[in-house]
Amino acid sequence: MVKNRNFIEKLRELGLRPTKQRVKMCEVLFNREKTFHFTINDLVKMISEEMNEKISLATVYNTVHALEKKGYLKEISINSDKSYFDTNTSVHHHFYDEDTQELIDCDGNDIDPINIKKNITGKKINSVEVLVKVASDNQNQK
Amino acid sequence: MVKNRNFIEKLRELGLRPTKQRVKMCEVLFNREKTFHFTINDLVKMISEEMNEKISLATVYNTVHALEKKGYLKEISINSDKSYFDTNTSVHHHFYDEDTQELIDCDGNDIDPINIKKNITGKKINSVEVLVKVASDNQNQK
DNA sequence: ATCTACATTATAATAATTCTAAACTGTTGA
DNA sequence: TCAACAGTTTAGAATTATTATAATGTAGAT
Repeated sequence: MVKNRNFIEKLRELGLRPTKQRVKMCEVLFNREKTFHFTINDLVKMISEEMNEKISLATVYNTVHALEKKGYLKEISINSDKSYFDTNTSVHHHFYDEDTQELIDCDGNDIDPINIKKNITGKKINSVEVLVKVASDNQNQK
Repeated sequence: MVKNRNFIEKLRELGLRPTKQRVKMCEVLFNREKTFHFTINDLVKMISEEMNEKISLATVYNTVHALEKKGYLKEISINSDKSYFDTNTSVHHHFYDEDTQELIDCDGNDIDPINIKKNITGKKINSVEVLVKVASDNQNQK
């Protein structure tokens, strides 16, 4: 209950009207110990279950993109066939398990800072992301 | 002409029957000074123009995937909305210009080797790729 | 030249995402 | 408190990228 109130405030601050769908989405996304990765479909399922009623796909897309634009979610590109999002918006890298299609966060100690020596005139660096693809040891590479 | 012959041999070595569509695709992809990046749609257009006749989308998809599986093309994930391929199959990283949606190769000197300190038991690393997103200096981040 | 297996093609099917237009609901202010 | 407006939600249609299908075509062996 108190948590709902927090999300209502948060959404207001972001200029997003706190509808029940958005508040529920925030609970599902941010009301947890650890950050996590999800696809839009994952999220629709989770919210529908928590609310005991359907939520429109379009609403989930809209709100996810709104939260992404505000910096509360980050999109992660792995394959072109699915979009993954991450509630951990800090700069960090990922392992991707090609066997299980699971994303795993790297923390700061897993990979040394990346040193970019090239710079493109007139452009500034927005992000630097490392993706490490792993697979079972006794299996051919993709 | 001589070049065609080369591609015919190459395709045979790969176990791919050298049809005229595949030979033309190889010319378009590999018969050039520098490696380059393309989407499936780019490629369909390029081949259709070079051949002065249509080529089926399905054929392009099939052959691109065949060449990818054989290691002559590499897929690059940037956004989920498009698949980019690269004729440069060596290990290298990319800049992505968010303004122009252009991909730019990094060569070995642009980024120091990435040191991965984490390892996941029973899994081996298949690839380590860095994507540096850049955008115009006087513009908000995506 | 003929045959056969593999390729190509147009088209249909699927999947992810975005659009649309009508119905609904926070919020503001009288 | 409540009417009114602007922003939201929704179902379903539209769009886009990709894959599947099944009929036709063709490379390569005999």
